[in-house]
Amino acid sequence: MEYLNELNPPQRAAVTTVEGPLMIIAGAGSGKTRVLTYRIAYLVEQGVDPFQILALTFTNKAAREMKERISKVIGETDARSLWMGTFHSVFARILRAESDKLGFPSNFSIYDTDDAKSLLKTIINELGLDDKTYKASTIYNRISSAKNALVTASAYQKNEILKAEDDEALRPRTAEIYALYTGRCFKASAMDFDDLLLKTYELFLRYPEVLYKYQNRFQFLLVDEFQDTNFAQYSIVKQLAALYQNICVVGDDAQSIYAFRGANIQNILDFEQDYPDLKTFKLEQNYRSTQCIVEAANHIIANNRGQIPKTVWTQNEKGNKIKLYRALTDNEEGQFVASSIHETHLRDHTPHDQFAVLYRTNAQSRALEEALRKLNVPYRIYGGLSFYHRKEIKDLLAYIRVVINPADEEALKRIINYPARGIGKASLDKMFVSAADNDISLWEVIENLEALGLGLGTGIRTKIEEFRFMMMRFQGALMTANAYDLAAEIAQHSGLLQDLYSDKSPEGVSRYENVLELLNGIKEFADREENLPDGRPILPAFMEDVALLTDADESDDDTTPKVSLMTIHAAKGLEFQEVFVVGLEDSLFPNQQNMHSRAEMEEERRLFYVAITRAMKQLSISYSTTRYRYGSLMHSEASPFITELNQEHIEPIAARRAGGNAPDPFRRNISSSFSIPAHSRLRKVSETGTASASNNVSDYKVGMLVKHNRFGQGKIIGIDGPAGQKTATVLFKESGEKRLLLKFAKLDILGAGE
DNA sequence: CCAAAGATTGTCACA
DNA sequence: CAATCTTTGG
Repeated sequence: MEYLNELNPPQRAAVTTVEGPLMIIAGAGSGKTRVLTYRIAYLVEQGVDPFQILALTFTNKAAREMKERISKVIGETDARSLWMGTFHSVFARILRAESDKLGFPSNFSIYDTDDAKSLLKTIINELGLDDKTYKASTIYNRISSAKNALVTASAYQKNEILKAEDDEALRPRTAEIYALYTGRCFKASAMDFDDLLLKTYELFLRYPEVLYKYQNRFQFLLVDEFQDTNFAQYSIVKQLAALYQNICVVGDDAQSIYAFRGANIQNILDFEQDYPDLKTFKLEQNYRSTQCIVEAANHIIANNRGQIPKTVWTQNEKGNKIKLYRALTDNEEGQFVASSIHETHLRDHTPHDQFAVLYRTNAQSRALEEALRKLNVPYRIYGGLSFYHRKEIKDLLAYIRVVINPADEEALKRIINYPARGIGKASLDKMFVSAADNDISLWEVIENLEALGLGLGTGIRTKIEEFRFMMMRFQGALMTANAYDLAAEIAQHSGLLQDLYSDKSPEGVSRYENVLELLNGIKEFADREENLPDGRPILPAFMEDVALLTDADESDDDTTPKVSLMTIHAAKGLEFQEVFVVGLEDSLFPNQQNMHSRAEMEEERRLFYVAITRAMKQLSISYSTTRYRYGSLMHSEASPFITELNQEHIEPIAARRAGGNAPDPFRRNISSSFSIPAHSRLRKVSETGTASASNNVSDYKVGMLVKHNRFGQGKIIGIDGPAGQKTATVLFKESGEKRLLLKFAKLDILGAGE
C-alpha cells in the first residue's frame, strides 16, 4: 500500500473512505483517474470482492484504461471480475439478461440515432403530417429529453405542461408520435439509446426482486464524470445504491458539457440532499498544467454563476503565455497550426501525439487536415464520420442485425432491396401497409406473404421468397457457425461485395476495402473473445460493442505518434503537452444555437474551460476573420471568450482587431420543462403488453360482425388460406376492404351476423 | 424499377 | 460544400 504515499491528503482521504456515500469534486488535472484507480485497488485490499464493484465511466476506453491500471496494482485475475463500462453498455447487458420481464427478447436490437429518426420519419409520413413542422430530428430530441427525464409515452400523453409546450410549438401530435414510436420499437424488438436507461429504470421499479439481486451484486458503486449524468442515469444509480449506500461519485461541475443530452449539474446538488451523511472531498491541486494555463482557466470559469466553490491551484512552473493568432481565412489558420506543430517538433523533438487540435464542430477539421498533410505531419481525426457510420459498413451490419433479430425493421428496410433485387418502393409500401393493418412486423409479412395476398405479382413474390430463404439460411447458421465465416458468407452471398467490387471508382474501391476491413474486425473480435465463459454466439456480442461504441473508442493499430484532431467534447479527460484551440469566433464558439440564454452561454464557457485545461505546457488559441460555412465565405468576429481572458496571459502572434464587440448574449431566457422534480414517479407502463381480443382463429366465421381497434366495425366477407395462415377479408364501414391474418388481427367479435 | 441529373437543405456537441 | 431528396427519362 505504498501507493498511499503518492497521494496528497484529500486524495488519500478519497481513496481510503470505504463505506457510505462519497462525493469527490475533482478539479481539472487534479489526479482524478489516479484516485479512482487506487480507490478500487484499496477496496479490494480491504477485502471487498471485486465481483461486487461496479464502475460506470463515460467511455469504454476510459473503462479499459482504468481496468488496465488497476490490474497492475491488484493483479489481472481480480481486475477481470470488476464490472466497468459505460452506463449504456452495462445496462444493455442487464437488460438482455432480464429482457423477458419487459416483454422483449434478449436479442433485441439497439437502434442508433439514424434508425430512430428514420422510424420517426416513417411514422410522421404515415400520419400524413407535414414533415417541415414535424421534423424527425426535432421530434427525436423531444422524445429523447422525455426519456432522459423518465417520462414514458403514456406519461407524456397525460402531461399538461408538455402538451402546452407542444401546442405552442404547433406540434400538438408529438405525444401521439411518441406513443406510436414506442409501439413500433417494441414490435421491432428494438431499443434506442435512451431506452437502455429508461427501461432499466422501469425494470428495477417494477421488479423489486430483480433490483434486489443487482443491489447485492453491486455493493460498491463508482460513477465517473458525475457532472455529465442525466436524470435517468442518476435515478438508476440511486436505485442500485439504496440498499448499501456505498456510492462514490466523482465529478467537476466546471466541466459539465453535456446538458444538451440531458446532463444535469443539479444531480450534484441533489446528491447532497439525497444522502445526508455524505462525505465530500475536493481535489484542488492541479498536477497537469502550468500556472499560466491554470490561472487563465480559473479566470474564464469565474464568469459563470452558481458553481461549487473551489480553488484550483498548481505548484508547477509559470510557463509560457497563451499564444493568440488571428488569421484571415480558415486555411491560413490551419497553416498556422500545422507550421507551429512542425517547428516545435523539429526544435524540441516533442512527439506528435503530444499535440492536439481542438475545435467546436467536426466540420472545421478539413482545413486543418489539409494544412497538416501539406507539411507531412501525421495526424488522426477522432469522431466525425467514423468507420461504423459509413454506408457500406452500416449495410453489412444491417444484414447481421436482421439475422440476429428478424423483427428489426430499420435494418430490414435498409437491405431488403440492397443490393438491388427488384423489390421496389411500390411493393414495399404494400408490405408496410399490410404490416400495419395486421399489427405485425415487416418480417412476419414476408413470412406470410402467400396468405396475405397483397396483390403482388408472382415475379416480385418469388424475389421476396428468395430473399427470405437466404436470410433464413443465415439465421440457421447463427448459433453454430463461426462468426467470421458467417459474416463473410453474408457479405458474399447477399451480393454486397460484388456490388461494391463492380464500382471501380476510387471511392468504390475504398468502400470495398472498408467492408473487408469490417470482416477483419469481426475476425479479430472473435479471436479475442473466443474463450469467454458464457456460451453466447460471438456475432451478437460484436454487434453490441459496435452499437455502443464511443467516438473516443475507435482504435488505430498504426502506432506512429500522431497529432490528435477532435472536438472539445471528445477531448474530455485527455491531456496533451501542447494544445491548439481553433475557431474562436462569435457564433461558432460560442455556437450560434447556444447563445440565447445564460445557461447555454455558460455551457459554452465550460466547454472552453475544458479545452484550455487539456494543455500541460503550451496553449494556443486562434480565430479567423473569414470562414467557409454552408459552402460560402462568411465574415466572422472574434469570440467573446477571447476578451474574457485576462490580457496578461496572452501573447498575440499577429495583429488582431481591437475589442470585437459581441452582441449581448443574455437577451432571453429559454427554459425547458424537462427538469422534472426528483420525486416524480414513473407511471405504470402499458404499452409493452398485448392488446385485447384473444379469440381463436377457428372462432371466426364468414358473415360475422367484428371490431378492429384501428379500422372500427366491419363484416367478414371471406376466409381463406391454409391452416395456420387463415386470412379474413373484412369489409369495414369506414376503411373498406382489408385482408387480415387471423392469427395476428385482434378482431373482437360483435355478433354472428345473419 | 432504377440510374442520373437536378433541387434542396442543413451542420452543435453524443451513447 | 456536402448529403439527401425529388424529378426525369429509359
